[in-house]
Amino acid sequence: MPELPEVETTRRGLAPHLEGRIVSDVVLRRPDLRWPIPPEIRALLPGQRIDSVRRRAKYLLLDTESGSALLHLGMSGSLRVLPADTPVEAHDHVDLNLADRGRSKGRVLRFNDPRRFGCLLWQPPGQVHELLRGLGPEPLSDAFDGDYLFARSRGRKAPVKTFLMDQGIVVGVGNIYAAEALFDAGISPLREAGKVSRERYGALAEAVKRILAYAIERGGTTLRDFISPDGVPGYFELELSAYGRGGQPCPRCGKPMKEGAIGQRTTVWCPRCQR
DNA sequence: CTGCTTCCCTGACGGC
DNA sequence: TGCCGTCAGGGAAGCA
Repeated sequence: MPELPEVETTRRGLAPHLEGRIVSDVVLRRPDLRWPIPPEIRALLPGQRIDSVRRRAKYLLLDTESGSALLHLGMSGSLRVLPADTPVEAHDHVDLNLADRGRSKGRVLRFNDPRRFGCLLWQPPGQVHELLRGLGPEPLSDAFDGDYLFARSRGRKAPVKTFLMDQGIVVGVGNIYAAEALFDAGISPLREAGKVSRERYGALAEAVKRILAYAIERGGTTLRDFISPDGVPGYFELELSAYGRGGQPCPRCGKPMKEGAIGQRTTVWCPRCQR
């Protein structure tokens, strides 16, 4: 379940292997992932040079002159650069074969996604894909801060955790990091978004930035399904204070952490430290 | 517009 | 050991 840090780690891992390389061939073993894979992927991508590998929210974009391949890893997706003769395994849905270049011969960018919540779509040059419209700011950008959260939250009755996970408010804060940031900022995930003060939103924005930046620095969280782009399993254990610790003692006060569902998502918080 | 629910999919895990 | 039910989770879509 890649969250933003895992996607950014993937981007950084892939970029040196992909940028400047020509896509020689596209192999689709399924016609669809979450959505049908559009015909442009087969029709326009072969022969194109990948100019840059970008990230927007949890989407990756492979930019070429004829357009951009838009990838989302969903819950269980991974991208790896492998020798072209690597045997295909279960759930290897898409290959982008890369043309030889110097000593770097016969490689393939392989997209594996057991649960198929991911997608591979196409964005024409100069356009912004429908899915990327209406997204909130990047959490690590200057546009995202406490004042911004405060302004956007006025009148919102939804729990602050739901608000924080709304991609139209800020992108890339999934269930794990939302729980961690709220713990860090001492805010109850149940609190009405519109009733959190400006000052506390300042603390929350800082917590989000700190936690995401740290996770990126560490190469993404542990995440069961995450595999780093060079094929090494990315099992970094990030010390999580809240997520997955229901019933266990609060790392700050020792009182048992509470666990419950907020908006159909499991949440853990400390009833004493988070108000 | 906000907010709530449902659904997609498969592997992991617990219970019998 | 094997079968089966349940859960997880990003986020779009549909509905109130």
